[in-house]
Amino acid sequence: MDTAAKYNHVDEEAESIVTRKEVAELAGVSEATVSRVMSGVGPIKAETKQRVLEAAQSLNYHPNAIAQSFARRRSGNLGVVLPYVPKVHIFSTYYFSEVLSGIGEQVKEMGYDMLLMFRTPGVESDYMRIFRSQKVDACIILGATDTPGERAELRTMAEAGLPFGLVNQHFSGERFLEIDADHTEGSYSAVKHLIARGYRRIAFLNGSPQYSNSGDRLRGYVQAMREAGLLPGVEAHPADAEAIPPHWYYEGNYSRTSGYKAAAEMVRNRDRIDAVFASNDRMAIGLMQGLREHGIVPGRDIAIVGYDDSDAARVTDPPLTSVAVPFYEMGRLAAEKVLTRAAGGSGADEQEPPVSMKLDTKLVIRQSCER
Amino acid sequence: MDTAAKYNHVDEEAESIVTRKEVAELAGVSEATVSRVMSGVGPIKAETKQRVLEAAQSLNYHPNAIAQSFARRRSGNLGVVLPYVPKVHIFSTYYFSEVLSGIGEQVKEMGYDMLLMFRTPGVESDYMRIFRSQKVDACIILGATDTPGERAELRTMAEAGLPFGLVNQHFSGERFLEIDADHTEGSYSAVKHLIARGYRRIAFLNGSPQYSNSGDRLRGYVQAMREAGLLPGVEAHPADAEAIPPHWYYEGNYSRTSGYKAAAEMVRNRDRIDAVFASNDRMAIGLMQGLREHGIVPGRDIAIVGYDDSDAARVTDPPLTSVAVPFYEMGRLAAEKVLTRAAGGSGADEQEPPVSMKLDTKLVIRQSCER
DNA sequence: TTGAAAGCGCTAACAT
DNA sequence: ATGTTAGCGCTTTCAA
Repeated sequence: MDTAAKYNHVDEEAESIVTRKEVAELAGVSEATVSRVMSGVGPIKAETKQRVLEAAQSLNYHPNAIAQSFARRRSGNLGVVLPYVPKVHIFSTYYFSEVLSGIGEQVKEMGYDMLLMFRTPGVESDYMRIFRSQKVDACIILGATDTPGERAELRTMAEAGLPFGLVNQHFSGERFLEIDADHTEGSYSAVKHLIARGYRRIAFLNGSPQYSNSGDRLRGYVQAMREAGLLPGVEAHPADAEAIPPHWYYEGNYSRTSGYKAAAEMVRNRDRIDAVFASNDRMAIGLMQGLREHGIVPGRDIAIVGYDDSDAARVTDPPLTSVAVPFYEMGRLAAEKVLTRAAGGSGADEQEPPVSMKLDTKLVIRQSCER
Repeated sequence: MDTAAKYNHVDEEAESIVTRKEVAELAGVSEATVSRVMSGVGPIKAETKQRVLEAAQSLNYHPNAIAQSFARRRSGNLGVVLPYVPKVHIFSTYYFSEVLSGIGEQVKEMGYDMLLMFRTPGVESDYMRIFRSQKVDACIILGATDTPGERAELRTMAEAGLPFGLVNQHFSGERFLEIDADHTEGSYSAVKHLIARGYRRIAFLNGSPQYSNSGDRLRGYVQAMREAGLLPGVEAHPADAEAIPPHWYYEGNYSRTSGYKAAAEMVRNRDRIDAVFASNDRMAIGLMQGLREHGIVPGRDIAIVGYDDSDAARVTDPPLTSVAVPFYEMGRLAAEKVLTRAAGGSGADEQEPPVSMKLDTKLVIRQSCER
């Protein structure tokens, strides 16, 4: 207490300007020594260390992290880039919130903080600036879309050897670090399940095509349907929407509303549909609501399978059969990989090419297609 | 292109070390001028500005944000402190995700980034370090609990005049900046609604008592019940759980599982309960599941009201009557207030005391208590 | 084991 | 309108 007394003036005017210098004076050592003690670097005599620690404590000294970052040229932050859409509650979507939780877990584990950055979709050259700004040591990009502009930006970053990773999005032909799930297999198993349950006239409600996983799901659907001989023109189209009769193909944007709207279209083809595979639970839920309003009871009159296995799938009526995706683990893994990469060789030299991963999905059977 | 040619060596070895100096040389001005142009400060001749901008562009120069933060003593980050619980998917809880979305909106609006920091509940002196580290200009604390330790820490911060705010948590007797909702009123209206629907034997499933809003809800419940003459011992206990007969009072921790478990206890008092008010939707949903497994059909055999009006409330069977809380707006407001405060007078001087707010909730009626 | 000193890249007086 | 220069608080050689 009285040791700190001579620094009264400091106490008065903010408490926050306790600098290393004062600690050094109080402990009777040089600033460099304080530095060493605080960051546990280099050899220090135990007694000295003790003295410095006490001085620091009594002055309530905390190193300035910004200055540290500056000197070390390392921020201690993992950047997470999110698409910014005004008024859309992005954290409230199952996919983002799970991935973020996983990232959060890993980040904490590795002693980083997490810097969330919102990019305005469509505005170019945003990614590079994130790294240039040095506010982050590495970053994870969520909600990336495959447009020429984004692809070019990402390629530039990859060429510069910057440690970034993508979650749940694949850019074919590029060697980006990607943590994805096997959505083709996931969709395939969902549709197979419907077929095994005796459904034949299976419609597909897909999400926005600019996400690679929409294409993946399309492939899974087409493959399962073809194998069962339920789709005409076996080899005509490799796997695009053209391969599917229009009364079986619907497209939303992964929102509940878009599922709700799709219901209105589907009722027009009511007699040609006995089951629907929806590309995510939100759309499936909107669809169920819409169908019900048209007097079609999900689970009884029509089978539904969703995708994501979000919390909501458990509480719908009937509970929704859905495909579980390990989003949490994907986020965790992405953070781990990208931070490890950042900690390793900086610069573009001697980096092994990033090794992407594709995790397994799992069909979770509930009551929505068990008539 | 050829203007940049002489900096070939830079291009090769990382692209990221383009510094202001090089821009200055290329543009034939001083470094200070580059600085002025880049940060739009001070008077600049249009032609000079143009030249600098071109040079910067051709070299692909981006200011180092860390160095800027360091020199300006201002990070441009809003810190958001979250409780860290291993394996709990914190972003996936409605409350956190909505508040974060609101913060994200405002942060983007005001040109800040959002730094997420996980604190380990129970570890002291974490809050102060956040400010001391200078990584953030202000911060918002989520999931704070009213323990002596936390209270003391927060008080220290408040005394130091640090710009922080709390969301959805009230510390009585303190003058913290708090953005809260009127949970007493919310609960009161929920229980009133049950009473108006003819229910008399109304149980209360509350959440963890360390959150002020649990106490708020308790008060609302007791008030409504007393006004209707449904609770014995009118003035005995001001408003604690003791005031409620044990067969009407249950306590969970806001998780679905805890609601599920409460169901098992409730069935033992089956004949003394015809309605339940649950302190959040998750518990309400777990409760509904649990009751159903005991052959008690929610909405038909027993009325249920939830709280939060999360997305899940819309899709349960039956759809859950619930109390809507403007979490998004609360987050947005908290961010606005705290950042405004940070931008204003720094230091503890001449600050008006923070002005807290309590927003209104709104009962959303669905089918879970409309027998 | 410790101290002295040179940066890190930028901002912000102060000078011109 | 622009240049000069002294920091910002810390890390990190290099010496001692």
